Parts: sequence; structure tokens; C-alpha cells
Amino acid sequence: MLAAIRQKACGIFVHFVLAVRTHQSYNWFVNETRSRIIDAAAVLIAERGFKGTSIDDVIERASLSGKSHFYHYFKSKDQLGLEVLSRQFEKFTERGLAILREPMIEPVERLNLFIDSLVSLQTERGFRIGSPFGNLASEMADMHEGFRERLTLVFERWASQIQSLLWEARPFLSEEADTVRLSRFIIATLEGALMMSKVSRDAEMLRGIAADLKRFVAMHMREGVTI
Amino acid sequence: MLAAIRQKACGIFVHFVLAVRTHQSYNWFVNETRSRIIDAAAVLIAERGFKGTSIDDVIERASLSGKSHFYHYFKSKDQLGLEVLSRQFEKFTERGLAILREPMIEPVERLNLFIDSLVSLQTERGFRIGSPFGNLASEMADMHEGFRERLTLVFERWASQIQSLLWEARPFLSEEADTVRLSRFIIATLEGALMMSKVSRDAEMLRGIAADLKRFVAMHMREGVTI
DNA sequence: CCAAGACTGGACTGAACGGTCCGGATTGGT
DNA sequence: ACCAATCCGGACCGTTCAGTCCAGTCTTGG
Repeated sequence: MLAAIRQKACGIFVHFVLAVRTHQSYNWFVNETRSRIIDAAAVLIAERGFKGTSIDDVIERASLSGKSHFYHYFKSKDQLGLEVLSRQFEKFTERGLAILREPMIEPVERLNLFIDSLVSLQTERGFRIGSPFGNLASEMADMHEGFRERLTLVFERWASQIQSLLWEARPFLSEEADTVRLSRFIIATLEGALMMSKVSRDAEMLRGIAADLKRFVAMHMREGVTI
Repeated sequence: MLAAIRQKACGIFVHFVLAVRTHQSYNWFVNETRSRIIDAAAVLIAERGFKGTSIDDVIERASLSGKSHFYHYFKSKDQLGLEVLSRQFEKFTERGLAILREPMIEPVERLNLFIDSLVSLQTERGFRIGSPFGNLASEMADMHEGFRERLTLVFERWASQIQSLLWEARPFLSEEADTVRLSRFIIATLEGALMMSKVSRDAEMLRGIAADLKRFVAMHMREGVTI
């Protein structure tokens, strides 16, 4: 049992918890196991798609003992998929979109940095995977209403993050600039670019589209304003 | 047998052929059966994805008798998928991209019409499916080298069609306009927009992105030139 | 210390899938 | 008329998959 716990948790953290927990709930690490499953599944789904990932694959990668171990935490593969999607977007909001909220940088400059960060990430990954959301959307949107709804939320929230950035930048933007439309355009272009870079594996193409996208945003600047 | 042929072919066409073929090859309609399989598979793959389409589904939709009937024409599911992709792109080149080559219309106007035609098509389809190429790309590019290669070709050819249109339009375009980059940008945005409209099923969003894309193209026009 | 609930192990099920095999029908060439 | 090639029908195979079942172990609250 001790060995099992040691396997589940890792490093110094477990020693600390073992020392502290005396009258804690026995299953304080339930959530830790759940997260491990979700993380494992997230990687596999990103690499192979939802249909291409089997429960057994997830079990192996998360070092679970068997089916019942998995089905103790999730009632179905669909539920897992949905939770992976939610978790993926939480992370993306916390980490990926963080730069959009950085208060010390000019809003439009932040947007450019964000675009660049996606380009770098995709380049580092060797142009594989692309966008987890875009992949899941292509694969599942028409098939599974639950995924479609959650993906709608994902794209809406992402768009609203960009909208508030653009709203913040409105002193620099021209009157006619439509922030809602612009935010959607940016996301569509980024998703498309990621998808195409996955196919061509061409760094130049991705950089070119990103550069043009930045120019498109710049086109909405008020006359005379430059960044 | 006659009934079987009548089933395979249709309408007046078969009567014509039956009248004409006397010393023709007995299997002149082999290719007709092949096409029927490819067409059936194309529909199913567009609706459900490649992994989501089983050989049995294809057999049913193409009214084949059984597995061996199918495997007589295709040696594997992968081969079928690849041929579906090629055929799909042929059709797209002939029909979908035809407007890009229309000689009687101004080049940039043609591009706008092309963008609009994709928007209408997707709207008519109830925002399902999206782009067959984008879907296949998301699903298969990382998994299957054959699909990736063929998809690279698809996007390259599509881009080169737009490039030649832009080349034709160069008297109206500014000096700095980079036709290669611009063509890729257009495709990426369109693919992203189609994917997102599949998720949100929002006509307004799709139209907005299309309108912005046209404005982006217009932004490359020479000073003083309007369409 | 015991009962209730949380958790684990592993065998099992039934369906779906891609693909094979082989016997038989149809037909063109000779 | 007969052979070979093409085409068709359907049973069959091995594998994979999501999901179930149950017997067992561990932990905590009472």
C-alpha cells in the first residue's frame, strides 16, 4: 500500500503529506488519481484523436491496474473526453491566454505576443498535434452534441478574452473596428494555420500566416497610430 | 443479371449503353462500381470521419453484396480513404475552384465570389461537415503519412490556383503583396472559419469572417484602386 | 472492532471491426 | 465448347474495444 501511494504521488510532496495527514480523508488523493488519468488521456487524445485513443491506452499511460480502476473514476469514455476538454481549456486559459491579460504590456502588442507564442509552441512540437480544440472540433462536433456544446463554450470564452483585450485597446483602434468579429477572425485564422502547419510541417508557412494576421490587426488601428 | 445492371446504372444512360455495348469489355462498368464505392465512402467519411466509417457502412451505402465485393476493388480501407481524398479534390478543383478561373470576371471579384460560394455551401449544409480536407487533415495528418502527403498536395494545388488568380490581378495589387503568403492565409482562414462554423452553427460568424477576409484581400490593392 | 463505503484486480462479455478464404457465377477470347 | 479472368456471395477469423461483474482489500467513522 505504501509502495502504491509512493507510486501515485511523487518526490518530496508525498513525504510531506504522509507526515501531515493523520485524520484526513482516506481518499484525499482521489483527485490526484483523477487528474493523472485526465492528463494521460489529454496527451493521448491530442496525439491520436478521441476515437484513436482506447481506454486501455489511457490505463497503461496512467499506470492504472485495470478497467475497474478506470471506471471507478469515470462512468464512460465520453465523460472522460468531456472532462479532458474542460481541463485542457482551463490550462489554456491559465497559461496560454495569460499573456493576453498581462497588464504591463500594450494590448495590441500582447495580442502579437500571443500569436507568436502559438507559433513557437507549434514549431517546438515539430508541427504535430496542432490545436487540441480544433482537432476535437473536427473529429467530434458533428457526432456528439456534448462535445459540440463544450467546444462552443471554449471558442466563445477564447473570443471574449480577445474581445476584452481589444476593448482595452479601443483608444488605439479605429471607430469601425468590430471587436467581436475581429476576435473570431483571429481565432479562425490561428486554428486554420495550426491545422495547415500540421499537414505541411512548414515553419515558413506558419510564420507567414501569423505575420499577415498581425498586419490585419494593425489595419484596424486608428490613423497615425503605430506600435 | 439485367436487373443487377439496371440497379448499378440508372436512368436513360443504361439503356444507351446497353444498346451500344456489343463487343465491349464485360466489365466496362467496373469503374462505375468503383466510383459508386468512392462516392458512398466520400459521403460517409465527410459525415463521420475516416475512423468513424466502417467498411460495412460503405458496403451498405454502395449496395454491395459483401466484403469480398468491396475487397475486389480496393485492397484496404486506407487505399479507399486515399482515393476518396483524391477524388474529392478532383471534384473540388473542377467544380468548387472553377469560379477562380472564370475569365469574364475581374480576378479579385472572382476571389470574393469563391469565398461567398463556400459560405453558401456551408450554410446550405446546416453548418455540418465543414471542409472535407480540413477534417481529414485534423484526423489523419499525424497518424498516417500517406494522408499527410496527399493533403499537402491538396493544399498546395489549392493555393497555387489562388496564386495564379492573384498573379492575374497584379496590376491592381500593390507591389509588396506576396501572393504565396496571401494564398495560404486565405486558405487557413477559410478552413478555420469552416471548422468553427461547424461548432457554433452560427451563420453570422461565418459571414463575418468571410467579410473580413475579403477586406484583408482588398487591403492589398494598389492605392486608389477599388472594385 | 465492526460495518459502510472507497478502492483494486482481473476475468469476462458481446459487439464491431478489418480482413481472408473459397466456392461459385458470369463472361470474353479462342 | 472450353478456359481463364473477372466478379460475386457469404461464412469465417483474429483482434480490439467499451463496458460489466464480483470477489476481495483497505480506510474511516461510529
